[in-house]
Amino acid sequence: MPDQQGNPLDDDLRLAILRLSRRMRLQRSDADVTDSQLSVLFVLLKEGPQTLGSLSEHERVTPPSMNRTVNCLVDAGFVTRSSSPDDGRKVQIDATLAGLDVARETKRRRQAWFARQLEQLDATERATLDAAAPILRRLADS
Amino acid sequence: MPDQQGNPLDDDLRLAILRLSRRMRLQRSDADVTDSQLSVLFVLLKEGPQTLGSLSEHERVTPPSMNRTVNCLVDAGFVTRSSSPDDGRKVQIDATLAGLDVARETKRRRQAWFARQLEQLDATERATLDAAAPILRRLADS
DNA sequence: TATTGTTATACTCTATAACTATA
DNA sequence: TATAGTTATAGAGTATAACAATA
Repeated sequence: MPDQQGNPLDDDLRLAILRLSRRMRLQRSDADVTDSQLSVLFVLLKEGPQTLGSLSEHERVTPPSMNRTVNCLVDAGFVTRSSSPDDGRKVQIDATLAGLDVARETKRRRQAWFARQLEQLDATERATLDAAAPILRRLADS
Repeated sequence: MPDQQGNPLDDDLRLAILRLSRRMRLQRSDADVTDSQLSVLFVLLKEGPQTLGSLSEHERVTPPSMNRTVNCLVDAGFVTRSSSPDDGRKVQIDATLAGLDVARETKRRRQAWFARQLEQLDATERATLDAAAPILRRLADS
């Protein structure tokens, strides 16, 4: 019995997404930084300073987990931890310049890697992906 | 200075791939199994029995890392380890029926999740993604 | 009393270095 | 001697439970 059928193109698309993503995530700054740490740096780059709680919600991990990750980032000099002025229970996590650099350099490398992949395509194929991009983006955000 | 420009659709596509992949990987069997373990089970499902060395190369982790992951899978009853008949240094890792079930159930759930996502689209949008699928698949495999 | 964060503890994944067994 | 795998050890991410500090 075949595992499943449906539209075989769905499976091509699904597997392509998984594989491209896996390869893209290998592209990153030379700094000694893990996936979880990078993910936090991207949040700080995009959305500015965060509390520990907001980071743990954003990344969908428990507060103790995020606390550990933040500790590693502090030790590496990529973020600072300071107590919130308005609410003494909260802490504010800020990216340092070095931390922002790691995030930006990683973004740059991923963009460059993806651009090189796209260079394999002819104009028609590029046009097809240009048409697909907003649709996939909407699915990803929904 | 803007971070980068190039084709903004490239970035939409790139980010869509990262996000869709992240959400897809959350879909999995209810069995208590990690990402690394799942990845091994998928290799065994698709390509049959493997040695420890071939698994570690395939997943691009060191042999000691793979050894640990395999130990966990053995403890969970999802794979068996036996010595290779032709070369006493090698071990053969086979998926058990339970292990194959975990892989198949995970695949099923990911297909189902992705199919639900695609149901949001109209016929024209579906056609665009159908045209994009083989192109992305080729990029992923290149 | 409720909220925010931290500490204690435990398990998995990752690595490098050193070791065993077989070819 | 070279190869395949394992063990020892250590750092990082994940979790739950228990604790401290503040609102």
